[in-house]
Amino acid sequence: MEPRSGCPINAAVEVLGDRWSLLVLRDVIFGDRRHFRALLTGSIEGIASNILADRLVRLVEAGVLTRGTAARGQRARYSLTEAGIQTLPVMYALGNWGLDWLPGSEELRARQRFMRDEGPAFVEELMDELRVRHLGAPPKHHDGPGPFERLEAALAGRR
Amino acid sequence: MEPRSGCPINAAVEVLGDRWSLLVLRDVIFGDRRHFRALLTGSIEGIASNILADRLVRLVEAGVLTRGTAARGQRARYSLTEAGIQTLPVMYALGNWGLDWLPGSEELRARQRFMRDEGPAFVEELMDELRVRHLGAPPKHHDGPGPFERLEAALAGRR
DNA sequence: GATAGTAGTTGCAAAATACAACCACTTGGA
DNA sequence: TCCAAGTGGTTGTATTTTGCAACTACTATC
Repeated sequence: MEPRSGCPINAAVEVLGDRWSLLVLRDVIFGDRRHFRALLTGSIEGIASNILADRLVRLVEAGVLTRGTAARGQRARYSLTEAGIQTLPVMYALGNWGLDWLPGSEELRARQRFMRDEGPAFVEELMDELRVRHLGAPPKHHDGPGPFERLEAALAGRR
Repeated sequence: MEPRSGCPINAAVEVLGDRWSLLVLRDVIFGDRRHFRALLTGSIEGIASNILADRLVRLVEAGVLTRGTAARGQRARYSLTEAGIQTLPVMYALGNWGLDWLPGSEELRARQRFMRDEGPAFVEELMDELRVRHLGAPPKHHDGPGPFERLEAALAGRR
């Protein structure tokens, strides 16, 4: 897997630029899916099990996820690394672009719209919360509900 | 090409999430390559001609590029649409991520580093300049050199 | 000790990718 | 006028990646 060039955009494309990697990360981040089955059965796009297994291995190799050690047949728990957490701005930019220029279901567009309305500061807040969940960082005590709760509440309120 | 889901991130991944599309756009945007041969021979990653032809067709179909009408054997000129111009924040986020978390050559990393140092306002300036170049928008008369000139000057100064 | 659930692996067909050669047309110069 | 160089691709073939279904090995629960 030697890189095709030293360009940072190409380097990122080589890791994230395929039809599944970013969707797996999306489900880990926004769906809080940490196990193989949760990612497999929760995938709205319907990822195949061998593709999911392959992507998890690659994302671990690339330093985006870590795999909580588990012997064969045992539940392996996947966590984001700091590099994985910092894919959130990429997803934010990509989602905003999709929102503006491509069709989609209103239900699924609502999350992206909420994020954009809240702005980049909200993305930072989400990243802080991911550091608590995945890296064991000490929680920052804000008043009121956390960013993921606010996001869910907004989505629930739409229905 | 029916979408796999209505999620805006998935929609964007279906258009831009492969190993070549974003690199072609990168060369159009930053290398100002507007013709088939320029994109083919200028590609540092070495894209094959049939892949380039396929990606150009898809990007036009997706509404990211337009193809200046040209009969067979004549020079076709590709231009960015507004949707294409607005992929720049995606590239900015992706490039920053690659800069932080992946190896690369210092020469090619310098452009991304300059962009990041200049910040989001610089990205907006680049997008405005792309609207002049590709959409025929009236130029905004700033004093001094435009954003692409400043970028090139910074890169030349490094050598 | 049977059953359900988890975390994958294996086999095979289909699609995408890579590489090289080739084609049709235009432009510029001797 | 004719030839060479350049442009914008297409075609053929080999390799790689993807997608789907079935299957394995282990654990937890009843």
